[in-house]
Amino acid sequence: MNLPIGELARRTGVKVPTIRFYEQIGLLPQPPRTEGNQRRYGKAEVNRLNFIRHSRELGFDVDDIRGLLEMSSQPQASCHQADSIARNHLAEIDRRIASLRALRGELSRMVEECTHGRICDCRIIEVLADHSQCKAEHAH
Amino acid sequence: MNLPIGELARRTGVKVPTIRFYEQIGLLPQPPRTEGNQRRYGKAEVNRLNFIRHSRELGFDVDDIRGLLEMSSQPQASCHQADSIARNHLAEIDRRIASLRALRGELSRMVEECTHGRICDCRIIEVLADHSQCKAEHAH
DNA sequence: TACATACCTTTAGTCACTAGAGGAATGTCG
DNA sequence: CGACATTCCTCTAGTGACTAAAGGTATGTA
Repeated sequence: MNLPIGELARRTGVKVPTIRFYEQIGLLPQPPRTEGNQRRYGKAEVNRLNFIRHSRELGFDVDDIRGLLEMSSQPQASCHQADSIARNHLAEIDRRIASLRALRGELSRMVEECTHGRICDCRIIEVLADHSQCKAEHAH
Repeated sequence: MNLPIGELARRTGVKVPTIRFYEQIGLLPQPPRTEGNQRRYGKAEVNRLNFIRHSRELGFDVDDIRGLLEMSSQPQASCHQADSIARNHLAEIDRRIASLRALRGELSRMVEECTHGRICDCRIIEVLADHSQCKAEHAH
């Protein structure tokens, strides 16, 4: 359990330069180094990095993650902060899912029409342009 | 129908600087200008920009959109290019939906546990760290 | 001990915007 | 007609979250 950065990368699915980047912006602590100045990591870093990766996949941004990580170091102190971060993301995720599902339907219909359509006059552009009004309000 | 850029922005939900940016990278054509050098747009630009915005929301990148826009100018020539672009995105969208749905479940469970949990020992961090292994393979 | 491989730092590039400075045009009200 | 708020103009630089490349050093195996 004295992993070089490449091993940490392999075990977490996070690329080597990204790990160094995370250290640079303070998401990962500076690990101990070998004589020759190479980083060595332990089990804690594997967990922490897995947490970071998964959070990024969930759509949390770096500041959110920083917050969550801080909280985890003060176990029960500020649970409802974590809750509110998660809650916000839940709403956002619901919005994204709804949007993607609607658009998936559109897209698959377009593909259908396009492949089996006569004269290949698929309306992909028109469809995308038409349906765009009905969501004009929610920026993101 | 001789809209200044702000009106175009209002009608499409795309911000003014973003419109200028789209012109700069060639997604929007250079519109005619007034005596005093201000851009004036017509109905065609409203459509085109709506199409662009909606495509971006779908997750198409600028190159894809450029491709789609080119195709739309040569009506039936290369429909199966549009088809393949759309098809690729269909797969990607399915992946994203699946991922979001899984994570939504996790997140909402966490929120539940956290709000109603005793002693407020919510496991948000642990949950995020634990579940991260089972998706280590699919990057992005 | 030679050598491939993995590591190091630093700088610059990517994508799709977004913000700000400093100034000119437009349109409305008196 | 003139003052004035608002919108517009260009240009440069900054953002977030990486990713790539250059040029050089450690590590570990044959």
